Amino acid sequence: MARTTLTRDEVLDAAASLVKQHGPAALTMRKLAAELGTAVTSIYWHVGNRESLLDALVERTVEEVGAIRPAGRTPGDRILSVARILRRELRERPHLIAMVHERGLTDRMFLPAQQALVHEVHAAGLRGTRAADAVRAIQFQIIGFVLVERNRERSPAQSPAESELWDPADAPHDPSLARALARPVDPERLFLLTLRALVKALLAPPAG
Amino acid sequence: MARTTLTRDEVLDAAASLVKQHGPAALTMRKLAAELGTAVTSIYWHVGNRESLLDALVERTVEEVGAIRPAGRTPGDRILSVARILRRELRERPHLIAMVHERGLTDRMFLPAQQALVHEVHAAGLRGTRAADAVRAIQFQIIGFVLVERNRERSPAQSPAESELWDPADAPHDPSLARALARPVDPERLFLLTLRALVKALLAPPAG
DNA sequence: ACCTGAACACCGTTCAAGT
DNA sequence: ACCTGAACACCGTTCAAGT
Repeated sequence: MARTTLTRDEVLDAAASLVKQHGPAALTMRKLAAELGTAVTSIYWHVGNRESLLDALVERTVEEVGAIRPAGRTPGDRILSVARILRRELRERPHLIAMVHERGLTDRMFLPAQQALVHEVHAAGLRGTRAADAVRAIQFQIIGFVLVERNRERSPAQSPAESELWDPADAPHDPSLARALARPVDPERLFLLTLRALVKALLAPPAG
Repeated sequence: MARTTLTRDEVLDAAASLVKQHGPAALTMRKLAAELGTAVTSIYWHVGNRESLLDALVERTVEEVGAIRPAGRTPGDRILSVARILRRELRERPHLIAMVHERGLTDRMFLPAQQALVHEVHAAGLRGTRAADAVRAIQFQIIGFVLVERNRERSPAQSPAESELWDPADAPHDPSLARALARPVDPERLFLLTLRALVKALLAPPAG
């Protein structure tokens, strides 16, 4: 299995694999060269330098996350389906998403989703500024939630854990609340619950 | 102004200053030593190594962000005031907050705020699981929003900018929506708008 | 108890030299 | 057009040696 010529795509694939497994910090030019069986300096010929290598990985990710197909009968349902799809896509590429985020390309990555949201919010009857606000509120909510969630997963044992922080004795006459807060968060449930509440309030007719 | 003895606090102060100005990547042991006018290795005697130095900075931040005094007449208003205070605290220390976040200590940093939210949600009449869900939904919302917002600020010129992405011709029969999406986000406004919508829906009596 | 310089193993990157 | 090793300037960290 002797190597013939190194290609840019081979470099990108190997780099993506390293990043997906161990994060961007684990991607050193020397390790990558070892992985590819070439001299470190060969990589430079194909990708310029480490920074543009990472940029290329980010570019790939932006394109991959792009495609969105909403499902559901009502605009509300379709908005929720967009949210679920995005959450899944983001969760599959935590390190790469963080890198997209660091480079400020999150908006561009979310453009197709934003267009889908515009469509649904419009279908729900919202117009003009109110529609724009709703789209952005939902967009911020989805991205923000996934960022928080990802952090919680990545973090080692929280010290002290929420369960230790919430002693039933602390709660104001509400032991069931204390117990609920001592239980670990169910992110899927909280995600949908929050989004349903938000969508409901945003799509509701304006209150006096 | 000859230095007498180096103290741990001096090291931490100088390190915090470097991090606040230029981010954690700019904090190298050699630069820090130069800043303090000592040998690199002296720092190791006081703080162990770079990682525990960063840990100490994070610990400081967790304590500083702790204190919370809600204001307002209704539970809803007080929840909003907690949100605003937190947002301000977080925005003042972007780099340090990111480091707290990376170390998975966000929950602990937010414990006082969480307790305040529990109090207000309880005052609003919510009990048990529903109260716990509301607290967590609001907490995730605040943290998530600030994370997204911080990213947008930090990011260089978005390419392409949202304003270029939204050509009025694209919008489905709603030029005012397209115009609204082409305008830059007003984060303060969007933050309050989203939070009001969420709080309203969460505190409302359960719908059938 | 506190500080020091020398030394080590790692980085990313450049460059002249090869084919 | 593609690959290479040597060399440079940076890292964090250890350690024996100083006071």
